[in-house]
Amino acid sequence: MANAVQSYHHGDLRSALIEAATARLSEHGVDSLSLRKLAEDAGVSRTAPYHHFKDKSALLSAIAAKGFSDWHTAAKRIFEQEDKTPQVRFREFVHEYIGYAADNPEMYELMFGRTIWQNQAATNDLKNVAFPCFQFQVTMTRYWQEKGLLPNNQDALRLAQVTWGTLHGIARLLIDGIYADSSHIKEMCDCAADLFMQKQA
Amino acid sequence: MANAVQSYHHGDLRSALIEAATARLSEHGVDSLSLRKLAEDAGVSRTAPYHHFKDKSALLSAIAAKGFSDWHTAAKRIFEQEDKTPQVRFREFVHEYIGYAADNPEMYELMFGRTIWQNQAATNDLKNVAFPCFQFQVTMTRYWQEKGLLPNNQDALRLAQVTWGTLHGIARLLIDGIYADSSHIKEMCDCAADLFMQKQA
DNA sequence: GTTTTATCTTGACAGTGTCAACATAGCCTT
DNA sequence: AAGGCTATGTTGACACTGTCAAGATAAAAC
Repeated sequence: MANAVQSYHHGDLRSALIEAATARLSEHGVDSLSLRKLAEDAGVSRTAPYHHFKDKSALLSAIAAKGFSDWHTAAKRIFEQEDKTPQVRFREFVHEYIGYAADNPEMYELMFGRTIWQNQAATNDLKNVAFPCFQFQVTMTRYWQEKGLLPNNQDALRLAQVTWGTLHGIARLLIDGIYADSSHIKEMCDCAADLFMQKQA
Repeated sequence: MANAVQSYHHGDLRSALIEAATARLSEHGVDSLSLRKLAEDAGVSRTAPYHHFKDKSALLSAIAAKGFSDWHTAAKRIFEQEDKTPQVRFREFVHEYIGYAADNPEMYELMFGRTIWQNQAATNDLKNVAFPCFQFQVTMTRYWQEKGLLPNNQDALRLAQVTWGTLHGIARLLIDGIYADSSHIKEMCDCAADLFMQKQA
């Protein structure tokens, strides 16, 4: 920092790139995110990033990994509120999931988009953060099944895939602009929650 | 065709471009689809396509429109099988929806991806084909509600959004490579169908 | 037959990711 | 302290991309 002028090296380019990328991501979207611009943001030449990331996809994976770890802790916080009933927590989880996606559309797009997942492009670092996040969905589902909230005659993994799929699908319809009308998000969340918990209704 | 050598004009470049694009789409994916390659496929210069499409997005929209109209007729065919019970047809619809996505991943990605929908980029031609397709989902939902298949205490539009969201979400998880394991597609479809129809279970 | 319009052409520009070859800064060993 | 190794930075180059501008020709309209 202090020796920025003197020192040939940047100091912590890797962090600087991720930081710049995160800023650009939420502002201009994942599509208009170029390595060259990020390098310029960090005050460094075009190819410098390649000494810290194998390629563009690796950089994106690193950002997505941060997103997954953030969401994982958020999900745990919601799930572990012992002062609330499972029903309330479930409904809250649904709202928070869609809310997270709606509030951070570009980050969500990056985390769950094909850019970093397709063609086995996903980094091991990314998988190590994302898979526990997916697994947590199964854990929660099993818990809600035990509490009689979700149907007990279904395999937990299968049911987790479907419930997660529902949230994911609604989130994507909103984010991708297919449903431009985002004024009824809350109603949609409640409808989904009601549908899953209809045995209690 | 016959006068291809003599004639300065291509003849039906618009159709040729769409055809070439559709072929390339299913083979190499939407991401590696460039106007220049398509022009080359059609035996024409790089900028010729601009006399038939405003820009790349307009070409993609035209292809997607074809996909929507194809799917719409497929959906109607499934829905209108009068010799089968509503239950059977509903389950079949779920399987066919995911099946269509799994069999034509790149087309599905194009149809429901942000590429053509974001930033109000969608052509009017596209909207005119896609919106009736969405609307049909609501029509079917209302019918299944009347038949007692789906919960009747929910708004049809809202419920259609959620059921469609579920199918869409599962389809995307599969297509985007987040669930590489596609060997349990059928089980997931059955689980989703069971979940929606659980009142009858 | 002349004019207008649709269609296609080449040239150019500003981008992009990424590789190769080279330079230096900082640490590690002797 | 000297030399060498490695991490980190540099410029140059290549092959792409979408898209605009300006010019040419074919086809249709008058």
